[in-house]
Amino acid sequence: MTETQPLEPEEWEFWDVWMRAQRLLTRELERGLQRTCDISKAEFSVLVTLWQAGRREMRVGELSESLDWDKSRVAHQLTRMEKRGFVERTQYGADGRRAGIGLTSEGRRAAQSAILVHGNNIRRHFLDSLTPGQASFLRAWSEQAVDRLDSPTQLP
Amino acid sequence: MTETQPLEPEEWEFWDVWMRAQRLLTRELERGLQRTCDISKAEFSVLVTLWQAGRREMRVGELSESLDWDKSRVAHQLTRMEKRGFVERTQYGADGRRAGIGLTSEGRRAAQSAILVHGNNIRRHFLDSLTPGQASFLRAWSEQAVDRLDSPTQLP
DNA sequence: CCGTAGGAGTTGACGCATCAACTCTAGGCA
DNA sequence: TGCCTAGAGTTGATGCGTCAACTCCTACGG
Repeated sequence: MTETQPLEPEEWEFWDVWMRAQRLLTRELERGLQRTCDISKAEFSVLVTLWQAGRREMRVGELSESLDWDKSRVAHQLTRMEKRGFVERTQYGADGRRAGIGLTSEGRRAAQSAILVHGNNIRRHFLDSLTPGQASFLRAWSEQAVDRLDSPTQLP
Repeated sequence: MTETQPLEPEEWEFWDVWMRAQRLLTRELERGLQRTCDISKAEFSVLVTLWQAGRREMRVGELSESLDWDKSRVAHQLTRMEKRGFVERTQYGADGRRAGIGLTSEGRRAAQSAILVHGNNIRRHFLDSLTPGQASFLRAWSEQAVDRLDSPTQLP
């Protein structure tokens, strides 16, 4: 189907520096979040998603969809965050037994401050380092990549 | 020091799609490697690094430096890979007690085939999706990002 | 010769991520 | 009514990744 010759050294090098850049960037941001807010990247994602839902409770399936995480990953993460007091699982519906997920007040505080801090870090380490041209370029590439990679999993 | 206003929704969206693209790409590549070679990304990194060293043994510190991994991460990974039969720890020097790391023949086979397979996947999912202009653009950004993020950790 | 500082490597604990197996409930249908 | 299947959610096992604490050797200084 496709050519099956090994990658050129230059291609490897490209791939390597690309991966390295991503790792350094995410590592830097995650450390910042951890140090200043004592929040992990995974916790941050959950907090933000619930925060955006306002006071409405979400269900595991919704969270899973919106984060594009495995359901079991969500469940594990919620267990840890419930222990930390950031979220609570309540009952869903009148007499049903499904769990609804909501932020505690502690969770709301954490979300609010983390969004500020993390936003600033993103600006400092990423957005501010880009010219407007670079930014729109990267954004276009990202959208193209997501389109290309995300749809094949939609098969029935 | 820096402006402390929250990110614009558009900036969040940019950040989000950018992260999503990376996650989808690395997830796709890691799954391909796992399915076709039964090798994880971490194992792959170690195999390649040792492969590039030829038959010369490396020490943990060298591996750690070259992969830009924490020493303890290297040690844990080597323990797992030793169990799988990919690498072996031998004695280093005449009467010294430091461990030297080498590939087993099994490890060499795995490395060789994984480099081919993974290289092709990188080509399919990443390199082939870029115009030459995009490629040199991304590469330039990566190098710039690595320069910016890597040096601050070099402080004495 | 002793002891002490520092570097190399390992280990343990814990959170993140994924896969497979399990439970529970609801809804459909004989 | 009673079974039975499908979907939602949970749990366990295992590997990855990080931090801190530990061991063991080596080198240096008295």
